[in-house]
Amino acid sequence: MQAYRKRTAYCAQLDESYIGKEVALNAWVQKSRDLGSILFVWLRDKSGIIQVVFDQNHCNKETYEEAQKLRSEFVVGVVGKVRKRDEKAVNSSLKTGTIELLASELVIINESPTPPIYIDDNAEESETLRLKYRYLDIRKPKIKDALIFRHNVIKAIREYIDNQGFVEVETPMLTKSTPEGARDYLVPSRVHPGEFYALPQSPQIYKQLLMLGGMDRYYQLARCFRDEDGRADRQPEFTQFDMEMSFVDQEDIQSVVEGIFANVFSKTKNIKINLPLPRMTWKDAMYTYGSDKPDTRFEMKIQTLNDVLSDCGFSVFENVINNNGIISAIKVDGGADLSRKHIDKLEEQAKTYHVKGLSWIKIMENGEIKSSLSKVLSESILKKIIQKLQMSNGDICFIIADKEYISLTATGQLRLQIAKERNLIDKDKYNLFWVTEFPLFEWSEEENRFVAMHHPFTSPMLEDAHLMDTNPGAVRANAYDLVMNGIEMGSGSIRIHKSDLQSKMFKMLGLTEQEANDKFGFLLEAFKYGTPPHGGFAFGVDRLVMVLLGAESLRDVIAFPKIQNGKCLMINTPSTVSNDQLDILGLSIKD
RNA sequence: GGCUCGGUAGUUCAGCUGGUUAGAAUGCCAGCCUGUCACGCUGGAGGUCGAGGGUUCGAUUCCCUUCCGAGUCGCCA
Repeated sequence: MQAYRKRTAYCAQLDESYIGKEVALNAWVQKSRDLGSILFVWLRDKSGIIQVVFDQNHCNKETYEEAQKLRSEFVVGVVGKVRKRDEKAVNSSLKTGTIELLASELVIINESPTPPIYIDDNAEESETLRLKYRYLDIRKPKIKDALIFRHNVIKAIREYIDNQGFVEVETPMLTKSTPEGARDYLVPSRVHPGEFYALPQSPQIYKQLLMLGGMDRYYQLARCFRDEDGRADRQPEFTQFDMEMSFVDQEDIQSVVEGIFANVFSKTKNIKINLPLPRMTWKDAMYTYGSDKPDTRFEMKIQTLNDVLSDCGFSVFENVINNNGIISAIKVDGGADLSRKHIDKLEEQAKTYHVKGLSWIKIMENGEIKSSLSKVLSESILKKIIQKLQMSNGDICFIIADKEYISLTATGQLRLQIAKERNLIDKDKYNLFWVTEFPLFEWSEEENRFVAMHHPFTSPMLEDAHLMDTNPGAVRANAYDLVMNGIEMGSGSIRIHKSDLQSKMFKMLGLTEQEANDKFGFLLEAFKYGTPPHGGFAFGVDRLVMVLLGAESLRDVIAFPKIQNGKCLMINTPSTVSNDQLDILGLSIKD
């Protein structure tokens, strides 16, 4: 291969100030247009695109013939002079559209077969194909720009936190499997056959031990792993910004986190965030929005109808009320135009959230009332509902009656679905706020016991501590989530720092003393040696980048993402290993 | 694990109640073309209709099984 001249400029770095200057480009062929005796080639690199002209009058015959061989995605070295385009030949869709490069030298550094995907943001290949050829997908400006944006987000995070006296400490990737929480990825030990490490779900325990170690303020951009099924916003491995502080209360931690987010918004979006961020209690979030991560970019708030329907005569509703359930409702302005078929579809969706049915009341434009409940509720009751919800002509309301959080959650999901369908969400808004006062425990029907809503190291709120034995479900935790646009960005808590309280916590979660000692003995012992009060926070970097870019999926902001079932289509993993490898580990595969 | 949707040229898709040689656009290849920029014109190649089985004279189409992917519920301290 002929030697190519090393780059002296990036393609889209060229502008009119380069006119008359000779430059060398190293880039990919985006597209070539052969007009017979003149040849236009678009070259693309990380910076963007420039048009290169091969003209027989300005380069030798060999160079021209070489240029005729160019195809999409060939890698080339081109030398030429920048010149201004004719007025008539300006391409306003290109950043470099007023200039072009008149080529004098060309070296084809590497060829390429016709690529399976087009390097074009507007191409619509299946995601399967894009992920199989991710290295080509990354050549698309949109993906490449997302990775650069991500880098800038991380830079803004570090810039802020490094100025607050925090020290970044790396914690182990090979760690210990623990009960509770997500399934672990396990790593077999060669030296200890039959024993396993686990990849960390989070550096939780290590960061608490760093506080015991007196590090006072720690942070880490931590890779975390959870062996669960994927979603658009859930990858099996992800990056978390993780921090912990000693001798602090909730507000101290929240103010550091707020500072980080303000800096990220300012540096990457040029948006000023007003601090402190708003607070909403968990209970308000559930009762107003039917979610612990409410999307507050639109209203359509939930209202309860228990008062109006307490003696309504309809046994289904009365039973729900008598069993401490909730009848929740939302009003959709102008929604009376929803078809029966459409409402049936919404009901089907609501049922996936375990409610038994979806009722509705419409007021037609002429004032006529139509309702799925007209056979079971009197007109005066219907009117009471209409009055409570402040419905006008042309509106519809939906009503769901069920157990407290089932009813609220399903209504909250319905609220989101309708907002999406009716385009009620302002995509330019960033609503960032804290959800506080989470319950410490959550009752698990499946396991017939309380489980930790956050994690088992979360401290109860002082004023609720006395309820730990008598009414655990009512104990609120010293925990807080940061929510943006209906997505949980991160969560944190003040931790338990007393050995006896931590033991009690394990016991309440159903761990025997033996199990607690096996799994967390080191921690319980550690807590005896002068543990400082401490707390912290962690947020998903991938999710933050996704929301800031308005991306639909984490796959758009991670360089090499995995698919729903944890596979990587590009390198084709997970994959089998040889029997020799298994033997060394003392493992065998069951048929 | 459940539910819903999808799999047809390199790519994105069409293909009705089953019926000649499975189409379109784009891409690709060849030729022509000195200002293109979605270049144009002429011609051409390109398909195990995801896989297996069944029904049928005949299946891309109907049925069953299975594989692959997406969304979602479960799960995700």
